[in-house]
Amino acid sequence: MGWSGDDHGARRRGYHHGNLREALMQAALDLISAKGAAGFSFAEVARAAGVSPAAPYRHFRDRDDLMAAIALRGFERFEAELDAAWGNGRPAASAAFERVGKAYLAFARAEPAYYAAMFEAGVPLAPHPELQAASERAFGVLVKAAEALVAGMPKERRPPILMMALHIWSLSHGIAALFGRGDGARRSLPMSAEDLLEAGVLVYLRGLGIGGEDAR
Amino acid sequence: MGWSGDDHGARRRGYHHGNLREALMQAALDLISAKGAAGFSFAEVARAAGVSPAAPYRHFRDRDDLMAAIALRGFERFEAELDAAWGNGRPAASAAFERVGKAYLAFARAEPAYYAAMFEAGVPLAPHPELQAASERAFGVLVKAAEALVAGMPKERRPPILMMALHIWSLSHGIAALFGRGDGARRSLPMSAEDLLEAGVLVYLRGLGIGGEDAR
DNA sequence: TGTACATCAGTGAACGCGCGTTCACTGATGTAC
DNA sequence: TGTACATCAGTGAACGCGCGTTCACTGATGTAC
Repeated sequence: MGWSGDDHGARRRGYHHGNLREALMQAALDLISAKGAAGFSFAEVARAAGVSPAAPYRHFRDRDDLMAAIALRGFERFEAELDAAWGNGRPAASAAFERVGKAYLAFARAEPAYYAAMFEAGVPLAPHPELQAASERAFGVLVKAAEALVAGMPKERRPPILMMALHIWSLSHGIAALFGRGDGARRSLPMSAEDLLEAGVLVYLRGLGIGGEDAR
Repeated sequence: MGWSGDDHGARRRGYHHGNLREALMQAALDLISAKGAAGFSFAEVARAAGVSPAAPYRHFRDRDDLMAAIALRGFERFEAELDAAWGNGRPAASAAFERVGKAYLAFARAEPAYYAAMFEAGVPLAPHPELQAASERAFGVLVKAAEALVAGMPKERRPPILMMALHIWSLSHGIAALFGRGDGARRSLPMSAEDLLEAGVLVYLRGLGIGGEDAR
């Protein structure tokens, strides 16, 4: 121990760390991955980053502030991944929509620490406007995709977009939370989480009159 | 403070508490309601129940053991409520199915502490066989309901029951986790969580060929 | 280019606190006779 | 019905520990001249 902790981010250059803020976030992410959202203390993060317990106060007000910073970056990356998966709806909206679903679960699985900070750590969005905005932008990708999906339908048969996006999001989050964790999955499934989500979304879209038996 | 804490359950009869196990669980539930799943310590629960910090050790090995006991009872009550809502599928399976969905959200809202212990506290099911079994029984209500719903369909068009139950559960859990909390809802909705779930289930069932435009 | 100085990131020691856990104990309850 | 005794639930004091937070400080960095 002592100097044990990997010094995440920039290599330390003597007295000044160089990039302590980054190193603290990385240390926190590692601890969350290992022990869950409640699994780290401010002091522990400092220790893991190899600095004194007082050092983090130069960068974060307290533990919650650190957690909020992680959630913020999480939402930004989440949005970026969903948006990349969407790929402007090419070549077809339905195929792109499916990619977004897979990207959702992939993020929850590949970045459980970010996901936990975003959705399970109990970070309130209201007091952090930029956090709220980032969450809104990520959700916006789903809305955008839903819009494109129904664009081909006659106006009077189009389902409410917002509701549609909320359904997809809820199903995705439900599957991610219940089954989509790499490590300690709470229940074994007869299929992968990805397949479960894909099947669910297909059924749901068919229920809306999108796709149907033949199309796809 | 001191004698402040309500002595939950049986009124205390002198030196012996009378029903400390129960009182500790109630105190923990209150603390979870107030501060979230991570929001109580073993010592705090003892204080809230008005006993010495060593007393809980007569009833629970540690904090996790207490949490598991709460989750166990939570699953039992959850199953009971879902099963009551199902009401043997009367008068019609579709109406009964809808009641089950509402009961799911009602439980998450009315008993956030149980719900948190069951799904958010990170209690592992595997090491507690009776906990696993209770969770399985609660899920079994959904499976039973799904079975009844598709019973009227010709065999070759019936969807896989297990998958169907998993979809419904995931959607319900997703909505409950994201929007269905009485207090600190993370996002405002254009509709109630109940309506959102009902609409989602209707669309989903129509996608499976159950119900459809005219029926119901 | 060199020097003086302001800035500020990180130190390390210190504090009070609540927690988890243990221990020998005490006093209430139930039961055998 | 009464007494002796075993059982066991809860006591209260104690421990070591890690945490959050503060403080005056130190030493590295950057900048003005």
